[in-house]
Amino acid sequence: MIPGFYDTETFIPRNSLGYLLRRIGKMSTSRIEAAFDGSDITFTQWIVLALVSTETANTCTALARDMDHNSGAMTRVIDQLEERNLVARKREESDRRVSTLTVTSEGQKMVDSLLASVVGIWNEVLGGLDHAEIRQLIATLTKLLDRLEALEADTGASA
Amino acid sequence: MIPGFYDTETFIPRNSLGYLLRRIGKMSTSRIEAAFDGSDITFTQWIVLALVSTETANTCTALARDMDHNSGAMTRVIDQLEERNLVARKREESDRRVSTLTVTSEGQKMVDSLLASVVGIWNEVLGGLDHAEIRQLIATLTKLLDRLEALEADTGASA
DNA sequence: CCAATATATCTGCCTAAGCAGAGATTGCTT
DNA sequence: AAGCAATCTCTGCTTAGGCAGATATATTGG
Repeated sequence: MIPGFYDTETFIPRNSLGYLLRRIGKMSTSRIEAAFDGSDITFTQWIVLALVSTETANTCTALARDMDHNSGAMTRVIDQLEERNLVARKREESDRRVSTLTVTSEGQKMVDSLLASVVGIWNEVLGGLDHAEIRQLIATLTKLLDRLEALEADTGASA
Repeated sequence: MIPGFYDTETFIPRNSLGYLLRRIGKMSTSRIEAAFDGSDITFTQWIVLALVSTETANTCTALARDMDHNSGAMTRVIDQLEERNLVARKREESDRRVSTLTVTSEGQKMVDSLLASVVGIWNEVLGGLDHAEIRQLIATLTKLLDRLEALEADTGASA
């Protein structure tokens, strides 16, 4: 057993990685949500729209996976976007279980119009770090995410 | 205007810091929640317990602030912990608006018994990174959090 | 001292998201 | 071909958390 980074004697919740991730995530999200206040859609809806428009994900299941969002809840997010004519569903011929999503031109406008806010907020938040540091941060977090996805795939194996 | 890290032309949601933070946070949280499955309390309740027991925060307001949690919701978390005799409220003499919290011995046992799970999961997740890298990550995230707290204090000033 | 303001906690209300299970379709094995 | 398991989407239910306002207490300014 390789010694881990933390041990039960010295672990301090307040300084832990989990604490930092939680707070940074919540604080930055709530900043963005505040910026979305005037708009007609929520931040969550915008993310879905953005992922579909960049062809990162184009089905309910793929979106739920990519966003770690419950698939039932995702159905409803898509419902709302469809009602407002921002995305379109199309039942797939080759596999009729699947509904493929595309953004409408109106949806694309929505993505574009709010992108500047999102980018602006992140730049503001990241203002205290130099670019090399940010790149390093992103690289490390990417590694961490890969690791988590690998552990997920194993469904509970140990290191 | 200093150029920011991101710009609207090159910003790719899927590779962005927000996306990474969101997914890592959700995935690691859900791992921990799974480990809490057999226990009598939720991860959120445990965090509260842990913060009180380490004297990081000992009032509803302080906990809500430190966890970026709504204060109304926090009242209810404390209610639940009090019902189960894991924390005790005591109305403060010097300022009768305040209820000071302490963990009971039973509460302390609960903190301790689950600490190993939390530490174990983080060590497993962090298994792919070396210790220097983790320290670097924590340092950068700490800077980021400080920045966010400073922006919060300004209530919407720009960089 | 009094009025106005601020702070701490708590409550009711509402929405978003997780869970579990349904129905439809597909693919896999024999 | 047939049955069985897996996959995709959707629905009903439940709960956690955000919001706004209520109450009680404290502080500040005139």
